Amino acid sequence: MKNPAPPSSVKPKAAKPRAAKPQAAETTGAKPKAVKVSQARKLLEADILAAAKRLFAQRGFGGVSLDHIAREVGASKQNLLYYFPSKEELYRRVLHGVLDVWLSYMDALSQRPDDPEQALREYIAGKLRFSREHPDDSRVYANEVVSGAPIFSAEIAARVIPAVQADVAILNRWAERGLCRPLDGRHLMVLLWASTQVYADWASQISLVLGKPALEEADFAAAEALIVDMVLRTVLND
Amino acid sequence: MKNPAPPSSVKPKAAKPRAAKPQAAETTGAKPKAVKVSQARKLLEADILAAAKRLFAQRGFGGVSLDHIAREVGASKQNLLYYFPSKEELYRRVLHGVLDVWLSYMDALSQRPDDPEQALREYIAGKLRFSREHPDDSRVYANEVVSGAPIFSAEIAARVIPAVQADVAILNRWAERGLCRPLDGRHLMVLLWASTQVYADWASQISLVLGKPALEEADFAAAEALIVDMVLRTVLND
DNA sequence: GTCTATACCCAGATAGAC
DNA sequence: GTCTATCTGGGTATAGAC
Repeated sequence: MKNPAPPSSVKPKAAKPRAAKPQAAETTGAKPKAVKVSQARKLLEADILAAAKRLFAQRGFGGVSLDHIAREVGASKQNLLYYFPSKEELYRRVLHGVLDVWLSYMDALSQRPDDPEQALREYIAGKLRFSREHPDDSRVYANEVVSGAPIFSAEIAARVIPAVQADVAILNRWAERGLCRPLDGRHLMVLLWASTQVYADWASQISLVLGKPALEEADFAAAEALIVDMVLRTVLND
Repeated sequence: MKNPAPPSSVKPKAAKPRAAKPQAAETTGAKPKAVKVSQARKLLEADILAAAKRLFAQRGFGGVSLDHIAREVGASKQNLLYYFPSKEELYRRVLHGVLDVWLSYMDALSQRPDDPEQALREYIAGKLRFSREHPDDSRVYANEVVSGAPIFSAEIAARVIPAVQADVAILNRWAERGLCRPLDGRHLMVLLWASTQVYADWASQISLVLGKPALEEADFAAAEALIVDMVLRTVLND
């Protein structure tokens, strides 16, 4: 009952003809055919990755079938397996992209190594922007981590942990220089993640609490005000 | 590759004979047979629910098979379907139990309606205890919420939301009475959940950050100190 | 009440026609 | 590069023996 599983009688096959291929795009270049093909391939690949991300975010790795993803982009699962050698490989590709986005929102501290207040303000604002603009990325990542990162622990250890440790080092240096109170930077980082990503990962429950169908910009603004207030009160010197 | 999936050659079938049935327990009572049977049934049911909780926590609804659960308790999946009419019904039962536990750790605010500081201290301590003592419950709940609560939204709306709203009302009353600063209680509740449950749901990543194989009591103590400090600084009057 | 056998379907993946 | 057909295994669920 969880999977609505299409009736399998009528097939809404050609419903979504996906992005119209740039067939008559250019016929004057040196290698027009190869270029066109490779462009089309990249378009479909991107479509597949986007659909897969959305579905993995919602149901996790085990809850999604290749057929499900394929139908979303108007292709067959066999076609999908032509572009990606296996389901797990597709999942890895999705996760890799998610991590790229995730990390790109996490560099605020290192950007302002001499201004704790501004750095923390921007870090929190950035992470909340990530939750608002890329909720599916956040959820894919959350799903993987809650499961104990069975597939991606190596890449997390290689890419995320160093980034976090760099941020922790910055916090510790601030404390040493007297720019902020001494505190355990590792737990502060955990708190920053948790309090910002929850607005993506738990959006369904937060909207229930707020009594509205979906989170709005004002809700993110209120969250930002509260989190910034708390963190600055705690981190900065009196 | 995600599911280690047993070799399916050798069958470790009778490996776990599960809890020894109290067969020679008592033969003098009025209805000894019925009592024995019903006890055995409850034991196995509890075993199944416990194993299901552990696996659902790790892999989500779609990532677990009945066979997987059955093998964990040394039974056949057919036998399992004798106790529970379907996989979804089993999942519902697990979620129902999880919610019981979850809510039982959330009543600190209403217990001390006149003492914000102590109430918040106990609320945070209680939620962190929940994360430490029942990480699988927390993860099952997290999995369901991240997925948008496709199966359990009704029960969440009926049981969780009222509890949260009661807590928000308490916060608002404190503000009205001048016992604490005025702030948006709904976002404060979100922050309290997020910052405490992350120590269960994201345990795998936090241990990587802390550089140890698993979280220890001292880590929870450090988290509690930080969260309490932040919340009290923000909520209480100067 | 529990196990064996099995129905039935859908999963991921491959082969080969076009 | 996409399609049809198909393989194999595992999934949930049921029927019937014991």
